[in-house]
Amino acid sequence: MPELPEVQTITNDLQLLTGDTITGFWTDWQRIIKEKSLTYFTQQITNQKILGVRRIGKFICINLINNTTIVIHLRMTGQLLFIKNLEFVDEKYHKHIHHIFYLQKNGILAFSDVRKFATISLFKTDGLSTQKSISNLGIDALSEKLSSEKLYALTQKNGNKKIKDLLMRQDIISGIGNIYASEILFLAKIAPSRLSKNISFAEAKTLKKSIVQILKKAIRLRGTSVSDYRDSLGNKGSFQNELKVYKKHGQKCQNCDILIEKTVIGQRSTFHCPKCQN
DNA sequence: AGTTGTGTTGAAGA
DNA sequence: ATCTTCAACACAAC
Repeated sequence: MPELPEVQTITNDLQLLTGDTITGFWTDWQRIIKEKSLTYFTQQITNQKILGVRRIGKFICINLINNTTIVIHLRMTGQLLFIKNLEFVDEKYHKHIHHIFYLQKNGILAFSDVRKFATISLFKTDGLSTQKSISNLGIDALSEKLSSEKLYALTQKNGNKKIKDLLMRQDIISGIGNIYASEILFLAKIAPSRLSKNISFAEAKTLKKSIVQILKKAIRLRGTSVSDYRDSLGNKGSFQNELKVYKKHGQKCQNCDILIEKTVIGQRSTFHCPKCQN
């Protein structure tokens, strides 16, 4: 599932869009376009040069020359795939391509989305930071400004939330989702059900280190392909080989041989070692 | 064949 | 306000 490392990997891949021009847009499911009509969206982006691509939280932002920015959220199953020539793609392998960006230099950027949860918005670039979906985001999980002190302050401010819930709340810290939340807490040796207010400063310091260590390693390994996630060339990441607890319930903890447990926190599956994590 | 689990987010309900 | 539950959607696995 695209969380910060996956979205960062895709954003890096999409850097070759810089300087290219969008020549058209096709969709068979126009509900993906939020706020604006398909006609307006297509009109606004067609024949516009791409100035750059960047990540904000789990959003991919494609900045166009006419002061508009395409803001994409892949949700769970969205994929952005460079395809040289659609004619040569076997349809049965791409039956979930519902949207296509046509490009002057780079061929086709196909948007596949099995569950159709992904979203595309179009905002004025100079007003981007005031858009609710962007302005509501908390500090980026990899921001230099997310110090141990800041993280500790966040745990105290949101004291009644379980620490795993806090990590996944995009309006508190942006970028972390269900997979990395479990992995980060395992590395930090903190139980996911702990209330945030009971996290000590020393633990916040460890937690901050674990966030950076896990997310940076996952970026280095180009993400976690546990189901649908692929990069923009259709390749899997390899962090799934590094997972210590996610979906490892019933298996022995790599540190202590106790079995990994699966619980539910905030309606989401959660994995932890009951001995190593306190 | 019907049910469940899957993860992200916003909206609805309490 | 704050918390919980659900809906969006498709599909694999049971």
